Amino acid sequence: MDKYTEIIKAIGERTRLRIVRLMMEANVPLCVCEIMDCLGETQTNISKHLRILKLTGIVKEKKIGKWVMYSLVPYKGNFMNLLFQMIQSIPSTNFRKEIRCLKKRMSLRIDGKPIVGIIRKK
Amino acid sequence: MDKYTEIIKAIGERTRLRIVRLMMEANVPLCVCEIMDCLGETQTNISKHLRILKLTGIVKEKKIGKWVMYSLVPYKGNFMNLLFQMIQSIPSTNFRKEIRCLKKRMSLRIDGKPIVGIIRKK
DNA sequence: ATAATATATGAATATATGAGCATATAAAAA
DNA sequence: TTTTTATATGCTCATATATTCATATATTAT
Repeated sequence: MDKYTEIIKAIGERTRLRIVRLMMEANVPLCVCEIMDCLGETQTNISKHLRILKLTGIVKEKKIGKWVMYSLVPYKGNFMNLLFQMIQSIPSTNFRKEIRCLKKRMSLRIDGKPIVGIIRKK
Repeated sequence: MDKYTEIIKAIGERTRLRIVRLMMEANVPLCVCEIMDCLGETQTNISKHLRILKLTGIVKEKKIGKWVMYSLVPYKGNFMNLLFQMIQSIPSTNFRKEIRCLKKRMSLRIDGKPIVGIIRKK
C-alpha cells in the first residue's frame, strides 16, 4: 500500500480520527491517559491506535517522566496540510463530548503538565 | 460509524482512491469497463468498489444504454471540497499508468461515448 | 524496597473486508 | 430469438483489523 493510502486509511477509523481531532483542539501534547479519558476508550486501545498513527507519521511522542506525550507532527507538504484542514472542517459538534472533557482535563493540569492520570471507572 | 469517518475510510483504500483520482483526471463520467481497464482490476472488483463509493455518497451513476457511467458527486460543503483537494494534491506520478491508459481510452471514444468495452486479456 | 501509576505489548477473539468465482440481469447485436 | 456484451450480486475464503485480557516495563511515590 502506498504512503498516501496508508495515511488516509489511518484516519479513516473513528477512534483515530477522534484522537487526531482532539490533538488539534488541544494544540499542546497530550498524554495517553488524557486521551483515553476524553475518548472513553481503554488504555490498551488508545495505546495501540497511537502506535498506528505514529508508524504512519501522523503523530509523534515524547517521554516526560512517567508520561508519554503525543502530538501531531508539524505540517509538511501540501497533502498533509490539506489532510489536517479537512479534519478541521468537520463540525466541532461531532466531537462535543471529547472537547468538553479536554477542557476539563487541561484545567486540571499544573504548570502545563498532566497531574491527574487515569480516571478509573467503578 | 459517523458519516465523515465513513467517507475517509472509503477513500483510504488503494483501488478506491485510484478510482476517484481517475475520475478527477477524466472530468467526464466513466463506464465500468474503462475504469477496470485503466486500473487493471477485474470487473467484479471495480463494480464492488464503485458500490461502496456510491453508498458513501462520493460517486453517482447514470445508466446510458448498456453502459453505466460513474462520476464524482458535485462538491458540496467545505469537507468534501477539502477531501477532493487533498486527493488532487497527490503527485500524478503515483497514477502514471492509470492516467496514460485513461488518455488512450478517451481517444477511443466516439462522440464522447465509450465504444470499446472490456479489453479481454489472453 | 515496596507499592502505585502510566504506558506498551503479546495472545486470543470476534468481526470486517478485499478478492475470486459463478451466476444473474439487462441491453444491444446478430 | 439467440448470442454477445456490460454490469451487478451472492457465496466463499483468506486476511486484516479492532478490541479485550493478562502481563511486562518504567517511573514515581511511600
